[in-house]
Amino acid sequence: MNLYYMEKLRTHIQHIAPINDEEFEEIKTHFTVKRVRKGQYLLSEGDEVKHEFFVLSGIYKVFYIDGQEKEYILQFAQENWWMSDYPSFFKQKDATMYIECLVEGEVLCLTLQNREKLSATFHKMEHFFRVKLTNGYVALQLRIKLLLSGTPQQRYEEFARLYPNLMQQIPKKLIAEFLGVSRETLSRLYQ
Amino acid sequence: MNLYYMEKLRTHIQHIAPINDEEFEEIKTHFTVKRVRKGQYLLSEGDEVKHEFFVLSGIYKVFYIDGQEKEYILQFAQENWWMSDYPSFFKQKDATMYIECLVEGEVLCLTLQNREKLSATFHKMEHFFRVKLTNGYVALQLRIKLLLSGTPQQRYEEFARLYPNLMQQIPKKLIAEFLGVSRETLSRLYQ
DNA sequence: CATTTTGTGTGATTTAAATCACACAAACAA
DNA sequence: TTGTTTGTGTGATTTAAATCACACAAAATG
Repeated sequence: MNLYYMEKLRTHIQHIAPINDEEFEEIKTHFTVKRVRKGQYLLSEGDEVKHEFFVLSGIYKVFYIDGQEKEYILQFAQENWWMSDYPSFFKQKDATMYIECLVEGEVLCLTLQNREKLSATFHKMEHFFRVKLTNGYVALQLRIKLLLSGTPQQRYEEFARLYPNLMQQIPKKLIAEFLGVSRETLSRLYQ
Repeated sequence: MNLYYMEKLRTHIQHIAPINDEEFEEIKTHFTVKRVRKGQYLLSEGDEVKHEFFVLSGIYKVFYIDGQEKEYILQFAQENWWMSDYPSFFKQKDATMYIECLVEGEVLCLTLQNREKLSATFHKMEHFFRVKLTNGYVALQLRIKLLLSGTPQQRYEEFARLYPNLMQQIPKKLIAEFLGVSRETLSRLYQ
């Protein structure tokens, strides 16, 4: 296994919980690496949600399709982000979402069982996951605020502020699917 | 301090992490009780967000006011729920939200410092908070899905399914503010 | 008790955004 | 390189929901 991949994970964890060499040797055995090509699906509706993914590189979208075949993007993910169909992953139900690769890269895969084992074995890892969840929870609440009371304009500006690099790398159409606004309305905002 | 209040907290924690008498004796010292009257504010915009609250009884709304003086409800809370202005609580910034009591009751108050101390001292408490955050994260993602792609009708039905008791206890106007739908539109849904 | 405040239904009107329908450009594939 | 798919702008039209404007009922208040 390429050591470089694991060093990236280690650095990421260290930002929250300091771990020593011995601990990391044990921790890293819980992950597997996967190379992903553009257009490839890491998850499709109906699949068993085996993993949560830690993004080493590339760009991905987590989305679902409603009754009228319309797509809605729940999450983008890029370097050092975590992604999965979380409602299904945590409750171990079949996927209701898709994960598609937009820009090729690599991810680390973690099963729920290994996640729980890491949390139970290492207080530090339980701490790490709690802090990540805390940040995630706050981010989702801010997104809900924007969906409840933000105009398309405000949503777009906030997106541009939070993810300036995604703005340049992904089609506007997908940003519209993330913001809950039609492609056309979004296009008319920045004239 | 009334023991009954603390037993309620203990039962709540036990559902996730088994703790013994000795541990709980230590844990409970981190909380304080507060009685809250109808109409009373536990938090107002601009306040320092000193606490997260564990609801022993009563009903509360967590809301904010946008530029046009319109109210939006981010969260309702009742028995055994936790509530705060989380973005501000976790980042220790001034409140952007209000918490108002709709039905009088009691809450337990926990400071961020005590929350972190509990998590650091007891692996079990760190586990407890992680599990609570996991559930909260999933709930918020499902709400985002509903805001992105749900019609007012679907949002209302989902609310009724999730919180049948709140349906009866709080005015429809407030449910509308939670769902991001006007009072009038909501009223026309269930004819 | 009377009276103010708060909640709720319902019609009429307005409005923002979705949808439909193009044209054209850029990226990708054969 | 040529055709095909994918992305993007922009006008015209439709539509769902917000807003405005009431009436009346229920609850809280003095």
